[in-house]
Order: sequence, then C-alpha cells, then structure tokens
Amino acid sequence: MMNYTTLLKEYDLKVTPQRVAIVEELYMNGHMNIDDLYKKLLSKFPSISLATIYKNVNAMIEKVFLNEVKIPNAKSVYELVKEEHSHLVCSSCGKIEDIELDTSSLLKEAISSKNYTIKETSVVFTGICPDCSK
Amino acid sequence: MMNYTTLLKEYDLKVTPQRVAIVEELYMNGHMNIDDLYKKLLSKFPSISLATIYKNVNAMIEKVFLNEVKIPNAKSVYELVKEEHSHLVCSSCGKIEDIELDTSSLLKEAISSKNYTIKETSVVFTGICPDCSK
DNA sequence: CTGACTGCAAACGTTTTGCACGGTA
DNA sequence: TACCGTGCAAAACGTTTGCAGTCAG
Repeated sequence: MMNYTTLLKEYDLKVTPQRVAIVEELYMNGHMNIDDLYKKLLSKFPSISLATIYKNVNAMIEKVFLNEVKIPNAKSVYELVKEEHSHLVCSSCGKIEDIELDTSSLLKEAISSKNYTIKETSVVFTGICPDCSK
Repeated sequence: MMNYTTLLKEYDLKVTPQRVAIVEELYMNGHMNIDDLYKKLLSKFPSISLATIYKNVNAMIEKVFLNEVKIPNAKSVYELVKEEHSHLVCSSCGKIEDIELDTSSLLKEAISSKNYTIKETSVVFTGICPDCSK
C-alpha cells in the first residue's frame, strides 16, 4: 500500500487531488503517456485540463520525481523515478515492461572505447510480447 | 568517396539536388536534427523550405534509408541506416558519437528474463565528452 | 492569509497538408 | 509527357503561457 500524499511531500510538491491521481495512475500502470494520463484523470476530474497534466508532469520531472522515457517509434512515457532499469516495448500492442539488466559490462566497454564521463545509460528493446506472438 | 546519387536510386528515391544534399550532409556529419539540416541546406538552396526537409526525411525513413534516433533531453537526430550501433551523447556540447558495442549478452539476458521476440536494441549513453571535461 | 495550483483561452513552436509550378526519368 | 518533388502558405498538432478564480498549507 502506497501513500501518495507522503510521497509528494517528500519531493516538495504541494498535495492536490489532481497530483495524487497522477501519481496513483503512474504507480498502478508503471508507464503512461500524456494522453493516457489525461483520459484516465478525466473520469475522476471531468473538468481537468490538459494544461494541468503538462504543468504537473513538468513540475514532477523538475523535482526528479518523474522520468521521461523516449521510445523509438512511439510517444514518450513517464514513470516514477526508481532504481535504474531498462525497458521492453511491444511494437504490436504498445505495452511497456521494466526489466532489470546488468549493464555494467556494457558501460565499461563504452568507457574504455571513448573516454566520456558517462552519467546515464538508456536501454530500450523493441519486440513482440508473448501475448501478441500467440 | 561516396556516390549519393546511386545510393538514393538503390532505395527507390528519385534523385533531386535537395535529396543529394541531405544525404551528403548526413554522410559527412553522422547525425543531424531537422534544424541543423535546414540551416545547412539553406546556404546551398536559399529558397529551400522546411517542408521539403520534412517530406524528404520522412520519405527516406519510409524507405528504411534513414533512421530516427531519440535522445533523452534533446531533439531527435537522423542518420543513414547502417550496421547496428549505439550512441554516446555529450550533454554539455550536444555532440553525438557512434559506438560499436557488443550487446549480445544483454540481449540474451533480456530474452531469458521476459520471453519477447526482440527485434531492436537501442542503447544511448549520456555523459560529458573529453573536450568538455577539460 | 499568502502563495501555489487549476482550468480556460490564447499563444507558440513544430510538423503536416494542399496546391501551383517546375524538374526528373 | 507523366509523375513526382519543391516551395509557399495555411492548417493541424502538441505543448506552453497568462490570467482570474480557488485551494492547500
């Protein structure tokens, strides 16, 4: 059981019903794009505005509470920030799954090849999920 | 030495000076976003339109001749399709480098964890390049 | 009570479309 | 010559901004 109110406060975000709902949806669904969020919240707040969604998502990103995930050939999705992980996208149904992978050897390989100071690693696999390949 | 005309024909794209210039720029620079391309081509074709850039980039993507690379916190860039590779992005100067990495073990790990049929692997590192870290 | 958030409408930047003209094959 | 590409202008989209009213702290 998750306390969304406390979570918001920890990130210095004022608690409003709209924000609680956004966090709740993301917590339940893992990843959603702006439109998914808007449609979902519309049923709870019939007069909510897209601007509110954008403002809140941006505020949450600013506080490093939310994270934007860019996906090849699809809209960006947003997720609650947590431990680093990779993503698996089904190009047929659009489903997105988290996957924990050990990317350390890849990182080492990259560092030894070019000498960048690497701060972030983004790995996204695209394919067909078990359900869709039936 | 690269023959851009032949290259375009191989991908069933009618050869026009504008298209040749787009391919030439991408061949020279590796990756460019729409605006980079537009500015570069403006000097060669003072009356070229952004619409032409968009139409051509989209046509080339359609023919799987160009590839869009989505980058965290930055505009998408386009590159000529070639062997699979990863990308290294400098968050300070925006430079993007190709890097050849062995992603096969990562892929195996992903397949054994979830049983997707994986078609594409996208790896993007973000960091600071040697020049910027001086 | 004060400042921040909401919802609306307008503004903005980016991408797409329709059309007349010109160029490629 | 027939069709496709170009450039222009307008339209369509997605996102941001300004503002008046409301709510959280």
